[in-house]
Parts: sequence; structure tokens; C-alpha cells
Amino acid sequence: MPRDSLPGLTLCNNAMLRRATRKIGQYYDDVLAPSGLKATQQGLLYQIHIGDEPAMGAIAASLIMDLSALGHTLKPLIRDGYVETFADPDDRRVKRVRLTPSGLVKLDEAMRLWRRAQQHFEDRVGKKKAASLREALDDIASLDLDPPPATL
Amino acid sequence: MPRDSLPGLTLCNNAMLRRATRKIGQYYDDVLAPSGLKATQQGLLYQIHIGDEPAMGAIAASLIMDLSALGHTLKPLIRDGYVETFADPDDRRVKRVRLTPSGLVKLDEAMRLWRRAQQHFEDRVGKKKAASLREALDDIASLDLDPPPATL
DNA sequence: GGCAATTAGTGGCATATACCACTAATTGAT
DNA sequence: ATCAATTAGTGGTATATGCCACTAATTGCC
Repeated sequence: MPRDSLPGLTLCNNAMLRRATRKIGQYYDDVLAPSGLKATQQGLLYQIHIGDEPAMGAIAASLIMDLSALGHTLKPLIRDGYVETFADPDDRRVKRVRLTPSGLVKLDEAMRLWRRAQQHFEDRVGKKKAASLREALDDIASLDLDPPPATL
Repeated sequence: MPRDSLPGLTLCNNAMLRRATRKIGQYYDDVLAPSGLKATQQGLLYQIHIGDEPAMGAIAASLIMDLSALGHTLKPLIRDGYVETFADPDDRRVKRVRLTPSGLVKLDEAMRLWRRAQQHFEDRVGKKKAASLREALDDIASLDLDPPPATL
């Protein structure tokens, strides 16, 4: 059976990354569930919080996320009153984002749950290993990946 | 400015994983674009190919993906005629999946591009580092992450 | 000053992915 | 044989994310 000897998906960096992300995402989501936020939303609120009324473009850049994707992701948070936006007075193209008071409370609640999730995860994986994984992830996120040379 | 000294998102395992996934996903997607497939689709076709007419549940389990999510992801591939499904005669609850001839051709085309993407990526990151990253990702994907102990 | 080029966001569309409620088929226990 | 419990998928709904075409605001250059 030749097919059985083919390399599994274990060889594709992208596939492995996605697979692990699904797994861990579900875990963090589960733990955060009581707050009503998804892990992505908690992360986004946090990112907004630690920024100084960041512009959308700045957030998108930090998160290596498409600007329009950020816009879409922001919508439920605005709808639910956790976040608000306003035009930068110095450059009206720029839209800045901040937490509402209610958003701050919600972030606080979510962060407690996040700490639990994070802690337990690190206990299971090992603090050292988790840190080196994050470092490796940051490295590849920082790569300057030009497209591969045309079909040489 | 106290906020500037707060830990960045760099500390959250989940956030870092997602961030890196977005980055690498875009890269693989770019390289695969000429085939008309997204990297996720190429990965799914490959997974189906190396399986022996796998059941949907089996595919979902391999990929650590929700069964219904797999169903949705499969739809465009079926619509485009790359994949077909059929009921398992021994257990009609089970739906098995296989590539169509056209799907096989398309996978072949995509795999050539994938090899380019993979190769270039590994050249940039280092074969060793990439392999150890994948191993770490596989490890965490294999974790048995029970929910963290209630608010101790 | 005026217009071309650039920059920041938006809205539409498509895929990716999850959860839930529901159906159909099977299995198990009596 | 029967019927409750389990298993495999489906469909709906919601978020996550990307690309593209488009608009508005700015910047640069003459």
C-alpha cells in the first residue's frame, strides 16, 4: 500500500500550524467561554487596551492581520458596546479605537479566565517549552518571506 | 506610561499561534494561488488522497477539526468537482470521501507549488528549526488538555 | 493652488471554523 | 424483537480572515 507510506500532513509547516491553532484555540475558547468572549476577541480587546488609542492600521500590523479582516472582527465588539472608534483629528483617514468602560470591565473579566487558561497550559507543556515555542512563532511571524523564486 | 510596560500579546500562546498562522497562511496561499486552491484546500485534498477513502469523521479527527467545519470546507471542493463522497455500504451513517480524477490532477498541480513554498520556507527558517517547530506543534496538538481546574 | 499618487478604511464576497439542534443509522441491553 | 443510547453527518448561525474594488483624505510635485 504505497499511500500508507506517504508523508502525513506532519510535514507541512502551514498545516501543522493550523492544526495546532485549532486545538489550542478551542482550549482557550472553552476557558474563556464564561465571559462570552472568544479568545480572539479577548486578544483584540487586550491589544487595544495596551495601545494608546491605536489606529486600525496599527492594530492590524501588530497582529499581522488584514486591515479589512480587523474591521470585520471589530464589528461584534462594537455592536456589543465593548469598543468604540473615532476619527483621528489630525488625519481624518485614520480611525482610532478604544475600549468603552464596559469593554474595560469585560476585558478584566476575560483576563482572569485567560490567566487560568494560560497557566494550566503552561503547566501541562512546561514553561520553558511554551516560551521557546512562542519565540519560534514570533521569529517566523517576523520573517520577510518574499515569494519563492519562480519555478527554477 | 504604565500601559507601555504591559506584556505585549507575545505572551499568549494562543495569540502567537494565530498570528504566526496568519502570516504563514498568507505565504502558502500566495504561492499556491496559481493553482486556484487555498493552502487549506490543498492540505485537505492531500489528506484525502493519502487516506483510503477516509470517512469524514476520520479526516476531521486527523486534522483536529470540527466535523461540521470539515463538511463546510469540503463543499467548494465538491462544487468544483475535485472531491466526491459516498455512503459506506457497511454503515450508512458513514460518508466516505475520495478525489475525482480532476481532483487528482489538481492536487498534483498544487503539490508542485506546495513543494516550492515549503522548500523556500525551510531555506529561510532552517530545516532543523522548521522540523523542531513542527514537532512542538504536533506535541501540543496531541495534548490532552482538560479544562483547567475551576477557579482555585 | 491643482492634480496625480499614496494611504486608511469600508463593503461585498468567499473560505475557514466552531457550536448547536436535528436526523438517520447503529448498537446494546433486556 | 424492541427501544433507549450512541454515533455520523447536516444545516443554520456566528465569528475569523483574506482579497478586491471603491471612497475619502493626504501628500507630493510642478
